[in-house]
Amino acid sequence: MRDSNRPSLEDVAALAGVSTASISRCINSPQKVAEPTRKRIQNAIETLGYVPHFGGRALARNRTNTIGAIIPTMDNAMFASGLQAFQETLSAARVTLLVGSSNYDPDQEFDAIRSLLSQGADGLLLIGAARPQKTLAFLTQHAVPHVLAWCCPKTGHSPSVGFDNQKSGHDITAHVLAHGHRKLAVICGLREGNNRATARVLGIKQAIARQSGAQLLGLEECKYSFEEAGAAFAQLLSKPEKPSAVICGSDVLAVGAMLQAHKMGLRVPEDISITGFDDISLARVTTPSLTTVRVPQHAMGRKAAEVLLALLNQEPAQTLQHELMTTIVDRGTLARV
Amino acid sequence: MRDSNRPSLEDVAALAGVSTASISRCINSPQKVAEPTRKRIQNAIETLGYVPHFGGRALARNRTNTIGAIIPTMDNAMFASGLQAFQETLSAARVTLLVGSSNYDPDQEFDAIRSLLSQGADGLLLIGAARPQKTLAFLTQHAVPHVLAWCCPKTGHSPSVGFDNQKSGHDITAHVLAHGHRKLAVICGLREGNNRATARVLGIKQAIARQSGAQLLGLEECKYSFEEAGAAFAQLLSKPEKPSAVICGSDVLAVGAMLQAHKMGLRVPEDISITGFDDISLARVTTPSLTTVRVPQHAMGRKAAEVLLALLNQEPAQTLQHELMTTIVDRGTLARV
DNA sequence: TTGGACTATGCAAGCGCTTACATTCATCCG
DNA sequence: CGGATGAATGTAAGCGCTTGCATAGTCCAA
Repeated sequence: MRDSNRPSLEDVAALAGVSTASISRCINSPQKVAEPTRKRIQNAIETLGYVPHFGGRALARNRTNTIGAIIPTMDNAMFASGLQAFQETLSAARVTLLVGSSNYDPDQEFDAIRSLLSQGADGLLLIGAARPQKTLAFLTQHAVPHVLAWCCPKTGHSPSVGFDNQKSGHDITAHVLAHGHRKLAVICGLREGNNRATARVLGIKQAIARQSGAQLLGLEECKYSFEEAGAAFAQLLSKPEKPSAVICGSDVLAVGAMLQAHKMGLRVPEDISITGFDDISLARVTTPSLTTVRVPQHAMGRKAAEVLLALLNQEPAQTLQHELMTTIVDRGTLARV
Repeated sequence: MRDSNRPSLEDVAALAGVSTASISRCINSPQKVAEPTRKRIQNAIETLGYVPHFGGRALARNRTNTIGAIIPTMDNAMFASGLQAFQETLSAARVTLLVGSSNYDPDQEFDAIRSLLSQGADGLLLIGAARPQKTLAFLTQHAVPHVLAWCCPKTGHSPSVGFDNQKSGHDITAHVLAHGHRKLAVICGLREGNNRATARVLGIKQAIARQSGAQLLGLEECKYSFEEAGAAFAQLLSKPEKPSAVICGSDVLAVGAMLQAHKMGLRVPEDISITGFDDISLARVTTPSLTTVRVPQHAMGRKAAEVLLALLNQEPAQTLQHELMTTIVDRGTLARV
């Protein structure tokens, strides 16, 4: 069964004329090994092309130096770029990233969690705070170190790194209202099991409620695709009373709406204003470019990695919830009325 | 050192009143265990909440069921969505994905390769065919099962899944020429260590050479960002002789060029034509939308996973190079002259 | 009745690494 | 000069799982 090609610690030890223990020490805490021996060992390692065996190491240490991330999908630039930052930060700490995806489905997420853990993940990055009891119980039972990202739950004791989706939803809506709009409509992602989408809508409604004279003419839920968002937009505009602004729960939705508006011969923002959420690169390239909410994706990914690493190193955490700020990026799709 | 919480095979064995061997068999090849025993074992596993220890398993089997992918960056939707398909396919086969990134840097790629292998990856997905001797030697020395994606090398004996970058570069250029353009310019990514970019340019030049009267007025290399592409575009148009069409090595570059053209008061495509490459979602949302080369990203990711899985299962491979076809998507940025 | 052919299970030897503890040896101080 | 000290290295016991081989039991055909 022994893979004859692969050099083991023992081989290195033989070549260097020391015990396996010294090799191990030389690799894991070089300062414990005298200079000349270290040299010799390093040579031996080089010439044999030795790479420590993962299984052996994991078994002996009971730790894999591996972290799992479960995101809805990498097809959304939003998550992809946060994940990129997350990965880079982990990589700098010599920790490897395992990736799973949930497709926005709690069951798939649960499977992915189990799968990544059985693959030895020391900790997990999860998106959002809402999940079924089953999942929560599992996390608790197995005492899985994890951090939640893209959200900022006020309750619960999971560490989190994110922003307040509700507040941001409120802010962009207030901004729209401040531009004089009173008849609003909303397109958001499917809210079931997605507390980010839910919270954003909550914030939007809140802001509308606070502004006298403002009304929410319609709300459409759909998947994050141009096509579905376009259909949702058409639906909203099919009613007798038309909104003057459509607030979208993500840039993808907003762009889908813009595309559809264009098809319908509506000018943005002259005939109708549209706002997005996330500020992914799409937002910069439409004409006019999209007024949206900037989410600090990279910072979030990086911070999430830092928090998780600290957690794994048992460093005492001062803060549980790391809230990052979003900002409104004013571009061309919001008009004054 | 023993984690007192975590049940081990031995615990399960004790509870079920059988040997550890039976438990192991029951998990890995149930048909080898008699029905009643199996029942008993399954019960024991349930009640203890037993999960096999990854390290132990990896050590004993010398296999981790884990595959690594090293991509330039997930910030480019191009790779992110291919990776998504790759991951889904692996996941269906109960294999987990490890992710590393290279930032288009061969040294970082080398590090990532070592890192992922030391994390026990059974195989690797790599992007493109060009890499330093050092890296190639390493792959050979360690007999790393791997597949190359996004390319279709005619030489070498690594399995690959991709398309012919040179041919596609040729095709889009021929298409531009067929629209009557004769004065062309090119913006491409940094070509060093990036044979996709290199091949595309090669194809472009080839097509130009074949068309009498056609000339390449300028070529700019830059990073994949809107800003750099914009600068490159400005540079190309600062010369006395202006191109009538700019062929870009990626959609990101093309969009950067369009943004810059807009700033400079040039109308696309009336004043200047621009083409992209990849057909990421950006391409659909610009005004006018981008004429580009569609690359079958999802299909590529899926196929790459299939090939890699087959490789790991020692299934005899009929084909080494899997070539997928690209198509030209005619949209609004290419005018007839 | 007996021996061969199976099947179901147990035994125990690893897999490659880490690490507590033991050993060796040089150094230094009373 | 002897013993205490501490640095450098070695010894060997696991870590949890898989699997070749041995063993025990069952069934059937000769």
